[in-house]
Amino acid sequence: MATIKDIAQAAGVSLATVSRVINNGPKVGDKTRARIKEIMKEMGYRPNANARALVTQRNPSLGVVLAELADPFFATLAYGIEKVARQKDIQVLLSSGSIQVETELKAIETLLEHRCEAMIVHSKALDDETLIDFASQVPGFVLINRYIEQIADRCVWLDNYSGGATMARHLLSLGHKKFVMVSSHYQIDDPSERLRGIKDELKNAGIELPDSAIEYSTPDQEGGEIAMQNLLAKGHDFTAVLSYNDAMAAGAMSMLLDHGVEIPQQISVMGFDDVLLSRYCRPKLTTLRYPIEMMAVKAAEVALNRARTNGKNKSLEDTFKYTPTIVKRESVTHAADSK
Amino acid sequence: MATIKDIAQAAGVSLATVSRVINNGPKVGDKTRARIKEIMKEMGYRPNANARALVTQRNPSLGVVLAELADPFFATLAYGIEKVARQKDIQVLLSSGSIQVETELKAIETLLEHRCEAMIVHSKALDDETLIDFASQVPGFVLINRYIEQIADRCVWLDNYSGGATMARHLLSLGHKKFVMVSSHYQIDDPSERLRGIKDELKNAGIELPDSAIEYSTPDQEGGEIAMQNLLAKGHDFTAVLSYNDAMAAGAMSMLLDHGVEIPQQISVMGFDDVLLSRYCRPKLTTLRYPIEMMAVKAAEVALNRARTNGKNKSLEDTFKYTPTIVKRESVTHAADSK
DNA sequence: TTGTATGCGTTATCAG
DNA sequence: CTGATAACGCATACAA
Repeated sequence: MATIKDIAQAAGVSLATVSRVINNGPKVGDKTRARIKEIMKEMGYRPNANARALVTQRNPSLGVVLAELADPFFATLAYGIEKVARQKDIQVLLSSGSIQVETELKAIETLLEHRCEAMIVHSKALDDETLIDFASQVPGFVLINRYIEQIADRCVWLDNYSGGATMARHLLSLGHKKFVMVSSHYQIDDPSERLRGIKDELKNAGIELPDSAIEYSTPDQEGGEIAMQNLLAKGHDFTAVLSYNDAMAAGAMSMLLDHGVEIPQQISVMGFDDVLLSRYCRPKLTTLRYPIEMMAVKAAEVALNRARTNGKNKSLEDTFKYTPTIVKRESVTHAADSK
Repeated sequence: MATIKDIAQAAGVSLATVSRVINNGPKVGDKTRARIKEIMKEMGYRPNANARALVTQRNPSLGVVLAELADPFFATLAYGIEKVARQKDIQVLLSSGSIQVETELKAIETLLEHRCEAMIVHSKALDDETLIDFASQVPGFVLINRYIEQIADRCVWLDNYSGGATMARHLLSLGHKKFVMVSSHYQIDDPSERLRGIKDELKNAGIELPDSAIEYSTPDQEGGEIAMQNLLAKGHDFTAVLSYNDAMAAGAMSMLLDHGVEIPQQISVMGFDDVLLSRYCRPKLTTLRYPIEMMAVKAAEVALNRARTNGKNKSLEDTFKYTPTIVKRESVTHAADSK
């Protein structure tokens, strides 16, 4: 592949001159510039990004660490990030961490080796200390879906507690009094925060959500089915189902429908996330909107901006907390008379 | 960030020696090696991937160009690719082409600037010639979901024609005789190939699929709804709906259900792709399995292998054609008596 | 306006 | 077993 040297030779000028026209440098004669550009086309010249990164001491790339690309949730996240990167002419380096300590660590370290000037990482497995350490190493380091107080200005996150409370409040306002919940068995913050919000809100209304009314499983459709099956098997009496996310809600609905239950006439089901699926399934899911794409865009902007300003120039905002809001569709309605 | 030089200094050895222990070079004393490793830990040394790529003249990375990450189809594609890359310790550079000439071109060129040794591109906008030219420039260049005869050994693709024929054959075998189709209005090969397969197969059975029985729209749920609405408005008489993909099928089903049609008792609906959605929607979609993940894995393996062998070592297989197969679920059954 | 020289962090080719 | 030293492709301070 042609190098800057080849071009210089062919044009009968020095390396410096060619380099200047490549970077739109100011001090080059018009005719020289035109001629060199011509030659570059002819020879199919392409600047070597690695060499450039080496000499300029900065790699204008955005590293991204996600949990699981196959999950629509993360796909949307990646989509939002890639969109702003593309628009700013920044290449994205993508890795998957799959919520395992070694994998997440490995992914971040590889990104570090590439000297990405900005990074967005979704980490549930790594501890605060480790993350804080990474953050101190790269100015453009941003966490998504996680809040760590010491680096609050690099966290773009959702208030899961408030989300849980909102779910509970909505159902209470419709007269529901008997609840069950299908939740994720992963030991990460999100499920427990949502649950905490739910329990607190119910308690305010004088209602207890006993542990026996909560079934944990994998946070996907199948997990939702299994969890609901267990709940049904235990013979619980309830008029509303709180689900950790939309996928589990869809699974739970499937199971209920298979048992001849009418949704929402007999039982209401409420999801969380508002992914595509919530509009596809029948009945359409009433859920909480998790503004993933918006948050992804924000994370990318913050990361890139921090990278550019080397971490100085604290943005106007000091916190990037998002609050989920209710999306009313078809799966929730007034409480039926309790059985 | 500490460099190899700093390590050498701290250890009181030469650059060469440090470089050797980094690359597990053979000729280094055990104690020296241990000591250097120790120091590297202490100083938090990380090799600079850019410098390495520059001097070794190869960047062990996999560039990927997709159409639209937010689409579960492409998310799955990305997932499969990233999985094998991670397993082989290869960093993925991801871009989105959004089916536009300039964007796809830009994405590929940026990857070229990074000197990725392997590339997987999904391109519908670029013409054969352009793609063939790129392929000639990088040995690890592979196309996915596209077939170009001159570079057949770099194409991992689905036989859409056969898929269309299979759909038609299945429905015919269940006694259906009156069809409509909801298809994508994008001017790319896939829809037209599927349609060609369908028409040919129907023709064999003496059935014509008139243009008026085909509605084109965006290949998503909303497009499916619109297309079906138009078909309904035109007063077509049919017992089976052929859909370009699952999303449109789901939309079409929505619309039919809203009109009080029973699926599949009155009308059968058949999708294509077998994405997650086909299992979530109700009734569950009978569809054609598009082995995206398997194909993505294959593409990654071929690309990486070609890169490693510099395009020599033609693999045992000379073609990477995949054939979609039927997945029977709930949305298709025997033809009802025609109205 | 253009050219020369130096160095970015590594690997690799030589000698020792 | 270890150490100089020359690239790799490019940007840039300094000369001319």
